[in-house]
Amino acid sequence: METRHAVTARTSPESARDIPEATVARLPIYLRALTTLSEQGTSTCSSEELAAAAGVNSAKLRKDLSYLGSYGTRGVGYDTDYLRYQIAREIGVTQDWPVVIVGIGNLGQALANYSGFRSRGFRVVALLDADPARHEEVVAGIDVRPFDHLEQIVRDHAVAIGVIATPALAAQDVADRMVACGITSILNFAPTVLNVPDQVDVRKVDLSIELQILAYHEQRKAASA
Amino acid sequence: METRHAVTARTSPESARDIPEATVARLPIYLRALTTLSEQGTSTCSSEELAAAAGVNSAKLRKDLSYLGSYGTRGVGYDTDYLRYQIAREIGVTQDWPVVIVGIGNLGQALANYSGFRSRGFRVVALLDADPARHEEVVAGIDVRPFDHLEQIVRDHAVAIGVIATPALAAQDVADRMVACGITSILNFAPTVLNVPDQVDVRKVDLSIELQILAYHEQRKAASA
DNA sequence: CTCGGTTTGTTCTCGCGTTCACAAACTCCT
DNA sequence: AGGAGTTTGTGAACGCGAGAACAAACCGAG
Repeated sequence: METRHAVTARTSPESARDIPEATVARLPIYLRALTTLSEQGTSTCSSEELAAAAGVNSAKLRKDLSYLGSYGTRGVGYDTDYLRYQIAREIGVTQDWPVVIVGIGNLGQALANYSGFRSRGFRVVALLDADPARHEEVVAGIDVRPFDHLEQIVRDHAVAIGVIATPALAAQDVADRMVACGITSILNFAPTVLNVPDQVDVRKVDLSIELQILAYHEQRKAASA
Repeated sequence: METRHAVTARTSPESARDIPEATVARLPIYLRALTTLSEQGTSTCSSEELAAAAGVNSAKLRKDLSYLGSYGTRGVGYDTDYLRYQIAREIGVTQDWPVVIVGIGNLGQALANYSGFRSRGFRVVALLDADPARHEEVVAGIDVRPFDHLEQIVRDHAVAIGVIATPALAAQDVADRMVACGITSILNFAPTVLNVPDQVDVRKVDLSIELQILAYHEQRKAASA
């Protein structure tokens, strides 16, 4: 949880209970667990059940949900679909978020094809790449377009979220251009530290860092054996 | 250095201090920043410089490094290459870790092709997929093999780390088989909660969860504007 | 050798997040 | 209606991590 959202004092009009960052990070997990339960025909679930499905402690789950309001019934539990809707609304995925993906290498293609986006409130409105050789291609039913089109696309579709799947060297440039176009949230897959203004949120997904963390623990296991 | 303890000289010769999880998660970032600095010809760097390159607070950086030992020189800073080696050794990436990737869809292919693995101490020794139609393919110079070969491959290459890039429905089965074969660290890209024994480490990378977290903050921004 | 300037390593404090434990609230059965 | 059995929501305790601040240690000049 290295995101530093807490610093930017985002004054909210009213009733803006500010939900702890750690809780926000878990809400999508609960959302997914609820969807699974619902598909299995479970119309009501207890905090124990839901916590088990989400892989967390039930006390933590209840405290997390308490930040949203009182959507449960004591002695009974939670209505699966009702709670699911409330969480989705709180996260903001009841509406559709247009997303731009920049960098159509292997990872960018994987992202473009990932069906989990569309089904969860995100719509890929454009794929951009700097390499002219790729502008002929169609990936996941979407034309790959020149990076220069970014500004127009952001304006036309009111894009607020950008995904960077370029090599590390290009990432900072892409981020700068995104910020200049008015994008305020960036999901960065490039293995580099991005420098952006405070009001822009950046989340980083780094494959090799995750593996290195596993390697550390693996080494400890081997050493103690 | 500090309290003259007569008792605690019992710990194992090197790296027995347990490093906080939050610090472990940042060590790979420092490692990458040091590599970048080194490539730029910087032979010595202060905690300020390194912290800036890694995108963290300098006090936090110094505290993190202090868990590893005293590898800096007061009044001077850190020797870039020396510190880099020490961190790499602590993480365990001075040795090579064999890795198996299961599920050769778009994401699996992207992972197989990701050069950042090999350059950081990881070697993909096998690509596995349950679909027989894929067993003809060669991805990133590696034959795609049947999932049944898992046990033999794990034994032959002493694999400890497995990567799951399958659909959500298959993930738990794959994890079970991995655990049964002796794999003790799993990197899971499937959008599902894995159930594994305590001694097995699991790290989860979930693309749509990251986007949902961004969406939440984006919604807050829009509401307060 | 000494002194001023610099940077590390560490101590201390504070705030956040996790977990426990329990009162409040609901259902169902008699 | 009342009591037994559940389950939620939350107050309180606790541990961990972040950041500020500072003493210790090092370099170089004179």
